[in-house]
Amino acid sequence: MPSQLSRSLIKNLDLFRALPDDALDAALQHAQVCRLAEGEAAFHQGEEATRFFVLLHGHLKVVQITPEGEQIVVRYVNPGDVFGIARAMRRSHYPASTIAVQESIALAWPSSEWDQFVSGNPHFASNALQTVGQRLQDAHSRIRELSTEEVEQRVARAILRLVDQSGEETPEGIQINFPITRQDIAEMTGTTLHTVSRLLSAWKERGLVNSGRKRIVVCAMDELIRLAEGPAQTPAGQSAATRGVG
Amino acid sequence: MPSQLSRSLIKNLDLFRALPDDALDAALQHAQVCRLAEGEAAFHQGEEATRFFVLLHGHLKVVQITPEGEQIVVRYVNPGDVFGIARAMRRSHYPASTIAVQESIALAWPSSEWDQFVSGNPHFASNALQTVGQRLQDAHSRIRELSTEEVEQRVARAILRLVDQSGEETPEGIQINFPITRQDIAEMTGTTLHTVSRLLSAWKERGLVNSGRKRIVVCAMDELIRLAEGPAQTPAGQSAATRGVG
DNA sequence: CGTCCCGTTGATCCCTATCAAATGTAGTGG
DNA sequence: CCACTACATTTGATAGGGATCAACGGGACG
Repeated sequence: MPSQLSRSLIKNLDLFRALPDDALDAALQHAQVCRLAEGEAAFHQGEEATRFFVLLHGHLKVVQITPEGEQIVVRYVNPGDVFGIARAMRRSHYPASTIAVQESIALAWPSSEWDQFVSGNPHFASNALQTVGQRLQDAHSRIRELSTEEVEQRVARAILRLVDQSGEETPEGIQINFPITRQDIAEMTGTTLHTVSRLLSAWKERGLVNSGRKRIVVCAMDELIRLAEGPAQTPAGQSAATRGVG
Repeated sequence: MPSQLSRSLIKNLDLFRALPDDALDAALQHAQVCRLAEGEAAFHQGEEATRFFVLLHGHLKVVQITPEGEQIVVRYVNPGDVFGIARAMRRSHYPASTIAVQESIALAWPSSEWDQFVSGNPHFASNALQTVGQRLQDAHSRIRELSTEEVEQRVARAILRLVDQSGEETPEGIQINFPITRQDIAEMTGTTLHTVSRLLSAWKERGLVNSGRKRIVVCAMDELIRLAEGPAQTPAGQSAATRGVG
């Protein structure tokens, strides 16, 4: 049975906020603790969706494999996030794999418990709807970016988002809180590790970032934000060359 | 107040299936009929999300505009689909515009009614979760396609999906049921109208499709499906040339 | 019958994937 | 402590898929 520690963590999650204390305790009675080593999967794409999870500690990535064997990163799971809720959307199998990128700890419930949570508290499904709605919006943002933006903007945006979610202050700047490779970023942005490497090298040259093996630090957020917003706009009557002159 | 006709239509929608008859009638009491001319919007991106809708007749497209003014098509709304449910996901404003591509009729409810539907029947939110979950999956499929596939595959897939949802048998083949331009398809697949036009021309040459102004007919589904699945795979020990020989 | 949209087609260019190879870095076992 | 291995990263060279620029053709509708 999960420790008392879990209780205070869970209690503050959006999804569980609606549950009264006794219902919460009852819920925790049925939870299993799930420890994952780096590289280990909580579940695999295509498996029957027997459980759903809350991440307590660590970081996971959600990946889909295409029929051709290429991989894409759907999203990163941060502590406090719910994942594996396929069954709640009436999908019998997980649509993606979820893999620990570092040592992680999660709580797991049998999917069958979901309905009890819902019937126990009417706000529960509604909270889940909000969570999924947010993910849908994020997905649409990504579609928009993939459709209309260039690689440099997309990579800049991806890194900014990771920093927002999991940034950690360091003397050098703000660092992404978990190990992440060029390949990972490529799989998030629809490009190749080569292109990502070239971009990071160029940015390092200009002092925007600092990076090494599985590690990225952003030194100049503002500059990176400018990159993410795209090539300098040329409003009516101005050309890039004449802007700011006069 | 909506006609008796609406009732039998609504009754069979996934979202409303859970409502008992009397609740359904009560719901219909509060519904407004919303008629849209071609090109007219049910609502615009950024507006406050005051209503949600069910499409009874016609076709709508959901579009997002980027800060740079480029447009993308998020999805098409078919008769029976729910749309404009931003508020149910606790978003106060619509994240996209929804525009009739032909004369259409919808039912509309004030967003405030949503909570009553939910409290009136616990399955309601759960049904909505399923709907949104399906959309999330679709969005992830699109992300995967934009990330890993070539333009020809993506366009083929987009057309096949439209045909699946709104195909109509004709002597020539299966026709997409509503007016759609090269530009629209470009905005669905992250390419340009020029490239779409070239592809359709090439396919017409090969007898796969037939198309004209705002009109696309698929003559050879199987061939198009093959295109959508990508360039011929060459599994270990086989070349495309030798496959199937022997 | 003219005008507006939509579609077609050519020519050109450039971003970025791909191919190829070297370098660097953490971890492991002797 | 060092050699060895596995994996991450960097960097160069090249090619090609599509975007972009430009112009024309054609059907619908007032």
